[in-house]
Formats: sequence, structure tokens, C-alpha cells
Amino acid sequence: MSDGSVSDGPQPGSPESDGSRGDQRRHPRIGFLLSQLGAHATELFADQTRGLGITPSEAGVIRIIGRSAGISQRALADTLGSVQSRVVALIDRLEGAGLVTRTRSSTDRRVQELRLTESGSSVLRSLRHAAEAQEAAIVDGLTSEQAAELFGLLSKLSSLRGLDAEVHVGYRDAPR
Amino acid sequence: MSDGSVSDGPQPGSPESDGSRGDQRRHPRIGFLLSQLGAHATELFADQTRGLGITPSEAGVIRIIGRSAGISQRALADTLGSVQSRVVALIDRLEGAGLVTRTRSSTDRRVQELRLTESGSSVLRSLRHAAEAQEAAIVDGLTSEQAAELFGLLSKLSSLRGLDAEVHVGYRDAPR
DNA sequence: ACTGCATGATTCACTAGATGAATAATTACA
DNA sequence: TGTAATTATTCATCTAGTGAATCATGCAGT
Repeated sequence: MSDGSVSDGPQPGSPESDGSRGDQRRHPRIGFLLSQLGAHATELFADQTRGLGITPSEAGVIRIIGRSAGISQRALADTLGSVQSRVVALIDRLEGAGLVTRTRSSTDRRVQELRLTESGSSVLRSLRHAAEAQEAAIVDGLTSEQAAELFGLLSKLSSLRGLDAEVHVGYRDAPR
Repeated sequence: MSDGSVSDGPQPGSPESDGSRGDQRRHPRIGFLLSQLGAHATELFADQTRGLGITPSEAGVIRIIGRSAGISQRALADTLGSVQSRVVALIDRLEGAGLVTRTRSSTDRRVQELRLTESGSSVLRSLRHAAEAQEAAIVDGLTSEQAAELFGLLSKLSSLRGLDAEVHVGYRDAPR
């Protein structure tokens, strides 16, 4: 992901995309900056998970299982905003890598209870450290006042958009 | 893209991803917010391009050709941070849709000169309008002072990261 | 002019991630 | 009991993207 992919999206209106030259851009292009910086943050995060031998998706799975031990694959799919068949493949890999276990529920033998193994928990700890390091890297160059201001504005935007921080990004629009 | 994809990345450290409950989160999680809002902006943009019958990647291609009529596929690939073979497929589609033309250069018959057709230009105009509307939607709910402040902070972050607004996001790391 | 190398476009085989439909096992319920 | 819903799983398929190989063309040096 760190190489030259065409990367769908991150350019909702590039700066001066037309022939009208000069730096008189009528609009702030906050959308463009958000897409660009968001993609950048996302790729930094991907670099870090790659160092741990997992993909960003798998990192998300590990985080969710970490805070909801025993969750079913169905519930995991809902939380991710994904579908069951995708979760099967995801867990297949994480189970094969020894990070997650499947155990049939004793009360409902249809469901697989998902839990982190010891090394799964270790990966989760590494993920948290990586996230903290990344946070520090991102605000590096801003004063703490600026960082606080930025956080406030982004939080406001996020709540205005109805993006609940607890729910996954790809989930807004409901898997039909 | 608007449905439940697992969407790699957009969660560089979710809020309170562990068992330690309570809302005492030590870090602002600006990285998380940036990923989330960036993904959101990207998806809004994708919704708009979909309405025009093109993908976000194709929209990027149209923008570039629009400001550099006669560009070669090779130069386009470099600008996109992609590879020639990918561009072939992209242009195949846009040419088939009647938005772009290929003409062999008279001075160097290896190169294909890319230009927008009339409807290609029309799509480009629609893209610009869509981008403006999206910009308005994004800052809706912020005062103009807040919007200006946010723009300043995001610009600063962007330049700190060395993200040149003219260069595509996926291009930082050079296609080896 | 000839040779050899570089370059632009194209094709092709392959991969990864994702999606929806079908199926089997199990549970819930009328 | 029997019928419907639910969980996990498999499978065929799709799309985007990648790198290698190929072909035609241009160009520099001899």
C-alpha cells in the first residue's frame, strides 16, 4: 500500500485542476486536505501494522476481539460493517497465525467464540504503542495549543457528520 | 464503496480499544479522527463521481487531462503515481465511455496524446461543481473563523508532512 | 545506414480483497 | 413436531492493481 497505487478518492477536487492558472483558489479545499491527510494517516498506520505482520483490517479485528472477548463472528461482522463470509477469511488467517482462537459456544453451538491468544494480546499491545507513537508524530510541529484546537475542530466535524467514534467508518451506510 | 467494506486502515488506534473503560483517553487521537474524516470525505467524493458514471480514479484522470491536454499515458502514469499498464486500462474505459480521446503524436508516434472530448469536459465541470458543493457541506456547521482556522492547521500539517498538494497522495513513496 | 539501447503502449497472468448466493448445522418458535 | 430463522462456511465471481514480456518507435554513436 505504500507504493504507487492510484488510490481511489483522495482528491475531491484537486487544487486548480483547470487551466485557470495562478494561486487564486476560490475555496479552502478542506475536503481535499482531509482526504489527503486521512489517506496519509491511514498509510502510516498500514506501515505499522505491516511491521507486526498483519493488515490494517486484521488490526481492526484484533482490537475488537481484544475489547470483546468471546464475540461471535456474526457480531464481529456487524461491528466491522462487513459480512460473515469476509470474517471467515479474516479469522482463518488470524487463527492460522496463532493470534486468535475459535471455540464453539457451549450454550449455542452455532456460534464461534473469538478470543485473542497470548501473542494476539501482545500484538494488540504493540498496536496501541504504535498508535501512540503515530499520534505523537502527527502533532509534531504543532504547538500543544494548536493540537488542542485541531482536535476540537476535528471532533466537531466528526460529530456533525454523525460519525460515532465507536462505529467503524465503513459502517455508516449499512450493509444491505 | 458506500456499503460495508472493511476499509483497511481508518482506525489507527480506536478510542479505548481495551478493557480499561471510562472516557479518560490519554491521547487526543487526532490520527484516528483524520483517518475517519478523510475516509468520510473520500467516500462522499466517490458518491458524487458515481453519480457521474465514473470512479474516483477516473475522476483524477479526467482532472489531469483537463489541465494538461495532450499529455502522454506515461506522463499521466507518473502524475498519478501509477504504472503504464494501469493507465491503459483506465483510458480504455474512459475512451469507451466517450470522455477521452487517444491520438498518436505526429512528432513521436510512440506516444498517445490524451484529450477530453466535449462530454469529458462536461464531466470535468460537473466534478468541479461537486467538489464545491462538498466543500460547503463539510464546513457546514462551522463558523467561517473556525473553517479558516481548520484550513490553516490542516495546511500546516500537510506541509509538515511534505505532502505537496500538486502531487497525488499515493505518490510519496515512488513507484519502484 | 547500421547497431544497439531506451522509451511508450499494450497484453497477459496473477494476486488480494470483497461480494452475494447456496449449504449445513443448529436453535427458536408456533 | 415441524417450520423458520440464525451461524458459520464454501464457492464462484468481480474489481483494482502489479510486474513481466512484447512490440513498435525513436535516438545516439559509430
